[in-house]
Amino acid sequence: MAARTTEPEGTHEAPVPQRLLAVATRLFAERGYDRTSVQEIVEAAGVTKGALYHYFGSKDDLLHEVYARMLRRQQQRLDAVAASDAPVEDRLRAAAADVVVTTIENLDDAMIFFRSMHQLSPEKFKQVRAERRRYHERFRALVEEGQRSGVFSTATPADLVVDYHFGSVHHLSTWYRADGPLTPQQVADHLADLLLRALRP
Amino acid sequence: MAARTTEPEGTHEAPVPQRLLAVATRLFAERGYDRTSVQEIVEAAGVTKGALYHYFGSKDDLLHEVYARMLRRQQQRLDAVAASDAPVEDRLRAAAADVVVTTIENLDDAMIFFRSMHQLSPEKFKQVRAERRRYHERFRALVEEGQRSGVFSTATPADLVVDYHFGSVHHLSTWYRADGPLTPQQVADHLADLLLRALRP
Amino acid sequence: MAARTTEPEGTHEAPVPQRLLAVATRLFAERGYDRTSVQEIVEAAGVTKGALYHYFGSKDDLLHEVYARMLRRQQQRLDAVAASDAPVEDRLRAAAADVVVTTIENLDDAMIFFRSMHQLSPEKFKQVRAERRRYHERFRALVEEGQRSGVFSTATPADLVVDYHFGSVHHLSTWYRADGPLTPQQVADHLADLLLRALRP
Amino acid sequence: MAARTTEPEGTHEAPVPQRLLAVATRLFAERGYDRTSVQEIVEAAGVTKGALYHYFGSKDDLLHEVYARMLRRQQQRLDAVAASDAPVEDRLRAAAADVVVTTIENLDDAMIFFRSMHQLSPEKFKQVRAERRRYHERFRALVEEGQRSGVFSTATPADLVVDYHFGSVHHLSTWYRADGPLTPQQVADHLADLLLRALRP
DNA sequence: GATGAATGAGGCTTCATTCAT
DNA sequence: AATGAATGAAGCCTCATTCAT
Repeated sequence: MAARTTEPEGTHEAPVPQRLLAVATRLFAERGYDRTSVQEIVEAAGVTKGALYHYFGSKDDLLHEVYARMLRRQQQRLDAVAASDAPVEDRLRAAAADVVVTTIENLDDAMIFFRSMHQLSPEKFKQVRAERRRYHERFRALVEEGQRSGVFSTATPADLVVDYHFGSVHHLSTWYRADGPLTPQQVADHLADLLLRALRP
Repeated sequence: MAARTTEPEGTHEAPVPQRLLAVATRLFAERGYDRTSVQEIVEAAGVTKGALYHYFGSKDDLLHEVYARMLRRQQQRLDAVAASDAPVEDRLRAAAADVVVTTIENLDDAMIFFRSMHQLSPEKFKQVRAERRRYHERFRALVEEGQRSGVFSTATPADLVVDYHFGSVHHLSTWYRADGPLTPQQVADHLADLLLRALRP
Repeated sequence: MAARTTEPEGTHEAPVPQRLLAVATRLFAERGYDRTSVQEIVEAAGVTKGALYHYFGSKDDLLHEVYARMLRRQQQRLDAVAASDAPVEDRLRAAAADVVVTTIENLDDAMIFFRSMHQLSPEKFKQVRAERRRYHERFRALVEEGQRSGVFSTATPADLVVDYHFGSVHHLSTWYRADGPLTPQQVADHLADLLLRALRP
Repeated sequence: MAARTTEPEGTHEAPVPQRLLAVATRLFAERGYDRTSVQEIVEAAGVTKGALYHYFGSKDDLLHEVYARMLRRQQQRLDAVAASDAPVEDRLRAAAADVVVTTIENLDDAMIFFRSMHQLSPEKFKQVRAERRRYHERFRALVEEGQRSGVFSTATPADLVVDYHFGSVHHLSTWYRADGPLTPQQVADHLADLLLRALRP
């Protein structure tokens, strides 16, 4: 009752589960999954451990949620871009740039993604791998389509092309700084451009 | 008694410090730094805790050694390649391919590198960052040299080009499998080729 | 929606308190009192925690109810048997056999009885001890009656005779299996026979 | 250094593992396995948790040790008694009385035995069951030998006879008090006598 | 050079119970 | 009559490091 005097954090007074997830995401990105204690999470979220375990089965569950949220988001956006009826080079460029912008906008998620995947339980790890695979294949299909129709070079296997681009996307969390000289969109344009130029026949 | 009948691991009967480092590298790559206990390391190396702490000041020291070894190796190789008097596009191609081959040959080190950097003590972290920066700059110098001389496009800032390529290098530990269809050299040639093609004016 | 399609458990759609008690009895016997959580009980009974605490003051209350029910049942049966006007050896044999059959028919209760008594609150523990004592005394009175009238040997103190028999009754939950070679009645006859034979002058 | 001023407990200054086991046995018997916390054990033993886990893999291990110790002891004694060349009725009487005396002398172990077996891990539970079975069979062999040679009645299956007797042994921990009217040996003689009388042809 | 027992802090998780609705 | 979110205490266990030998 009365008014709480200090708002601990997270979207002011957001529902508890969301608050926990937001806080956990930030802390996992800042110091790594293993270095983040459940105690720290609940303190930062202003709830008790009991509350956390009321909503999440384990610390691992929390991590899995971060992955699930990110994968859902990326898959949706890729599906939308790939389904347009623009020429394949435009669709690939759009997809390549979009994933860069989205990744920069959720850099914490990205950092967690590439650092902490092996900290998931084996079972959840497999699940995430499978979803990631679907995403990769959708993207690869675009490259292959362009290769078949002759607008992209066939010098490099499509799989390798996809891994080439996604390496640079993953790497963003290592070097991109919001206060750097380039906006997310500029970075995205440059990286998409590099990809498309590499694919010129 | 007498001669040990079973060699625990590591280069057969290598000196204790090397054996510890080899074992630690493998375990850190397999399960992550935080998930690897000192007890597991000494057991796998066939020594006791006292021995480990005799040679290394802390668990963190062990991790730092992995980084130092890798950075030394890569810097040496890049310096050698870059110092040749071949045309700049040949030097860049050689450097880009060489780092790929070296990374694949030491995939455990690479995996540790991108996953566990934030688990170093702040002090050692800074040291590694600084060395990494030197490496990056040496590589960037090659790109800039080519851009100035007109053999590479200037459409993309050299920094971004370097990060683009190194993203794909880091990513190798995520997808490369020794039993896959491509040899390390083939992967290296493809990735260097993609970089050079992207840089065509 | 509409009518529930699956009945969670317990006598089909029995009143909530009975359902809870039945479920708790089974779970306490299966995994022990301390290893059974209130959450598991309410889930198995298809109700919520609030409902449980509406009918029972605490988890301990639930355990106490199991004891009370069992003690009531056994006391009633013993009173009935002992009050008959058959010869004392017939009455003792009937009582000895009856408690065996009843125990086998409620093996869960018996298992809980001997394993979990010390998990009752001190207060309820005393209550149960007192009722148990009354039962023991009633049974002992039969032995003493036979000893006084000369049909039973006086070689062994009556108290010890009672404990001898009840040891074997308690032990039933450890070894008796419904799918074994002997029916409850056969086991009961054998054990009563052993008691009576031991008491032959 | 200096002299420790307070000796926490257990045989004064006994080796740590023994001290832990002695303390754990007492506490498990007093309040049950689940109600005894590791914290309480180490405090009573005057060591830290780390020390406990240096010697025992888990709390469950501690419990298992209690069982192993008791089973070893009982099996040894039964083997010794059964191997004598006295007449079978003397050997059975000796065995029956001996297990009673031994049980009373280690009443804590006995209490734990019958109350906490189901709290062992499934794996260790099986192990204990198997050893217990061997003991039971050795004892049963004595009964069968007497039945074959005609000194014991064959009215009751030997298995049931053994369970009858061991029920009363288990039950000892429920009612026997050191300050009661009967010495351990007297109780033992009475119980062995009851068994032998029940077996008279 | 090397041992390994012991520490002490901290980690994740469980749970009976309460209370506003 | 019943809900279910939230509490707060306690539980078991792990681990990097130290130190007397």
